[in-house]
Amino acid sequence: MNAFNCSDCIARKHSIFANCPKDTLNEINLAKQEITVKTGEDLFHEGKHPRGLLCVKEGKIKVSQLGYDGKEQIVHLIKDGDTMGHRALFDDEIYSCSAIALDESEVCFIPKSTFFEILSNNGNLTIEIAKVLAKELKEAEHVITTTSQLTVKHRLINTLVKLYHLYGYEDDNATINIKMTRDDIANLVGTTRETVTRKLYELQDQNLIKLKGKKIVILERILLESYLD
Amino acid sequence: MNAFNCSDCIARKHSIFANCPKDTLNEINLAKQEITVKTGEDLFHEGKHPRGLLCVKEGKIKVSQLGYDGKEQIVHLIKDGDTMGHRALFDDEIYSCSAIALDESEVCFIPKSTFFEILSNNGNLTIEIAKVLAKELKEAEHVITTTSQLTVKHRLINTLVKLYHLYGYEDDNATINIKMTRDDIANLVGTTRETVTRKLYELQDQNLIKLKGKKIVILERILLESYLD
DNA sequence: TCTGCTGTGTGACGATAATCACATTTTTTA
DNA sequence: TAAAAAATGTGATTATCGTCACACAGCAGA
Repeated sequence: MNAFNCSDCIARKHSIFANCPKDTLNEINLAKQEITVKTGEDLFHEGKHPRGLLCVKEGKIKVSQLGYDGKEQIVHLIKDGDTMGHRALFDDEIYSCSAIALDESEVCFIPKSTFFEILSNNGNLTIEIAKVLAKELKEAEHVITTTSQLTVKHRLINTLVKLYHLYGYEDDNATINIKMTRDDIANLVGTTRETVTRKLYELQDQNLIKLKGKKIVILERILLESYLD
Repeated sequence: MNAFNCSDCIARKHSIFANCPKDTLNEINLAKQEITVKTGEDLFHEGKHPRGLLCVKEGKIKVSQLGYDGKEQIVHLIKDGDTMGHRALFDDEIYSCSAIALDESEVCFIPKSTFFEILSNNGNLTIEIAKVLAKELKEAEHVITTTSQLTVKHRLINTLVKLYHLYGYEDDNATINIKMTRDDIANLVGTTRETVTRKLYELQDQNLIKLKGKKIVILERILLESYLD
């Protein structure tokens, strides 16, 4: 028996299961398996076969793939209520990405068989998933345009603002509430560790951010102004 | 009454409507509207409201969005049997991209209302669309990684090989069967017109391609070898 | 055939960002 | 707490590409 019931799950309320009928929810609840991972541990790995859907109760997770020379590219960031693995379940035999926790995270695993059985009785859920995929695709296309057309500095600014809105901030209302290494940021922005270091200091010099140890404080200007160059 | 019947459509056989039940197909057939566009004309435009789904009977179409300084970024290429607008229908009120014909194209328009009515009676179709979205998302993520990590020259090679496989070739089995300007290629690869010109000549010098007027001939080496630098 | 428009080629130049190499700091582990 | 490992900072150098400026080709329409 599971310790935690889906119907009590706060994250569910802004997930694809938000408007799930009660009996479907019960079915999921019986089949699901709770998983807890620490920072740095992975939830699935590029090249492996997906065995089910993952629904994030609480956590911060990066989804990345290996490019050339083994360089990591982060293609997606996950927060509470998000699902993972839906792409691979529809598209492919194997994962094209790996999911690695950026922070201690709690995730529920729903077996493939249960997932597809639920879908077949629940057209609305398929539509919800299509909506999520559509949104993710739109986002990805925007990243393509951004990566092609903007300088590293602008992409870095965009990324910091995105992180700020995605993972929130601490009590001061300004410090980005996530610990990522310079390498992580580089692999998200699409640049190198050294360049991230340098550009962050540049942004600090321009009073757009403040570096406090490992933390990055977002200053108001960066959210408002056209800080172009 | 329509001139052309969906049940006779060759493109349909490798579209999301491939396994559509007969009555659904009839319903689509009655509601659909055939559209023909010449090269350079658009099928929908960024910022407008989608009014339905487009299914391509025959043609070559670029889907692009405007980035910064109005620079175009091509995010998707369309061929026979592909659908367009499904992303916008699920995700959004408005198109985030424009679709412009690269060649004379024939397209069928299925009104939004018909589309969603069909979906509600046809769970399988929703799954087909989810599969398409999943595939497109995977592709987009790959482009992100590629754009971040490879040089223009390598991206250009990838792009040429992709075009070769996507739009086929002429009788010689090698000439890419599409007319794109250097600007189009640049906006697909994510670089400038001038750089495309220069890099194409570089590839020709390395016997990877052959430039014949406006046409590009793919030489075997480019498909086989590791042409890295 | 002239005119203009669009597309292409080319050179010169500069800027952005990658690479390499190593010092230093911070964190983890034994 | 000491030692090892991971993460970060910094300088010097180079390469790739973008930008600008202009010449020229090809094609459509008047």
